Amino acid sequence: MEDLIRVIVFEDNRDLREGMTFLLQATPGLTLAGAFSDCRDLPTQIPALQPDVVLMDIDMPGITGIEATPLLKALRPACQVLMLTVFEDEDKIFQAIRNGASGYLLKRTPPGEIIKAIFDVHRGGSPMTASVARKVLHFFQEPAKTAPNDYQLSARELDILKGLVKGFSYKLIADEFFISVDTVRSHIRHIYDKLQVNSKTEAVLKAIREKLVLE
Amino acid sequence: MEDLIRVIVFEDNRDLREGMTFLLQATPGLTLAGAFSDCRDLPTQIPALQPDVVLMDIDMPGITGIEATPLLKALRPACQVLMLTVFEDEDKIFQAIRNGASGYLLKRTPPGEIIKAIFDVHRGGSPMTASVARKVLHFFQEPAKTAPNDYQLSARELDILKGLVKGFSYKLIADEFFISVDTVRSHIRHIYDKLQVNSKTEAVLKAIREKLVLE
DNA sequence: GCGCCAATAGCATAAACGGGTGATTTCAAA
DNA sequence: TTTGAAATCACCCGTTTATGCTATTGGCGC
Repeated sequence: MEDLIRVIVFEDNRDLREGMTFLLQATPGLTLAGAFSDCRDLPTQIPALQPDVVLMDIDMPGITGIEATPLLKALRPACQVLMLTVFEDEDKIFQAIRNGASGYLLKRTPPGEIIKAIFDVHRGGSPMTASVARKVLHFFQEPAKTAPNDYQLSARELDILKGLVKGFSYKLIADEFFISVDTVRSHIRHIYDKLQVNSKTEAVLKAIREKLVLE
Repeated sequence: MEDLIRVIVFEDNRDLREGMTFLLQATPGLTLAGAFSDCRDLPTQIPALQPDVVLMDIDMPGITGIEATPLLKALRPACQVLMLTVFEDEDKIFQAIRNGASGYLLKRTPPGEIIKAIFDVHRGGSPMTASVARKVLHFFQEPAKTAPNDYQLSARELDILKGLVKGFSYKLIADEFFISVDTVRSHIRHIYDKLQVNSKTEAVLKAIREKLVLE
């Protein structure tokens, strides 16, 4: 019977790696399945060592931890990847998450919390350093930041634009608002002027990309 | 000089609220600015008490914590809202985040961590219970899930579709790939068949919404 | 009251588009 | 080897769009 969580460490700094292995070996409930300075032998190591949790550094020779993560998840989907790195720029955080990382800790995290995080991530949680989490949350909040309608579209023009974004023809839009097709044409001319485009498709693209209309 | 973090608690359960106030009062570095069972008097309380951090329950009589959060942030944008609730369904989590919450803890979090979270959130972090964080991360990873869109478009058809999404006319697309306009037309007919649409705009909309092309 | 502007509408013309039909070539799978 | 899907091109015909010009009406502000 095997209740131990099998952990692998990928970390190119030797001192850190050895510190981690020492820490893991000293923790009941965990077992160190391996510790390596790079991810070059991932395809053989993963099937052989069958880790439950991987502590992944980002900056390593050869393959970065961010690149290695999807490879690892492809080899062993149930394995949880916990990034453990000094980087806290949004790019790296989001890349890691998109590539399948389930947790993201900065290296300055105290040992006790790293251990706790290993259990957390294995239990289905996503431990994250608070400052990293803030960057993730900003992503959800920033839609508000997106520039509002400063093209000075009138209310009616917005109506028409919404019609275009629904994929309607001039005729359908005319029917929708009980106005003539010529009027629709007229509004659309003004919309094109204001948005600086000259086709329906461009107008629709601009409307969506700049969120001039709610989809 | 005032280095204390001013904290307000909104929590309708009296025992919990009193437990929290006791905990906060006993913690150096924090000062309890108020504790209330609902958010009805938010507009007067916030300016009067000037909190730095608010512990916010969700399920309260009158206004829910989720509804109260944007009001509070409007009154005092610098104030950090830390949700403290039993709910861990995605809807509530995302609503809270969109409305301006900066942290999200489940009530089963031990007191010591709640205290730590208050300092974290005040320092600009976003403490989150690991299981909550996992739900947030899933949001970023799920684009993969949104990919049952197999319309069997050929490579060339995808090229053409990308051209449409760039807002190009048939003629421009023809020039881009050094083929005739009639060929473009022909490809587009097939694209329309496969996507089940019948206009450029609809095709572009479908392509974007279902991420058939990378924008 | 006067002027401005959004909303409405019409007409005209040229370009772009959508749909029908059909054809040739190439390449890979059956 | 046959079959079939992709990619290429062509012609036709009617519809939709893009653009230019013009014009009336009803509100709003000054």
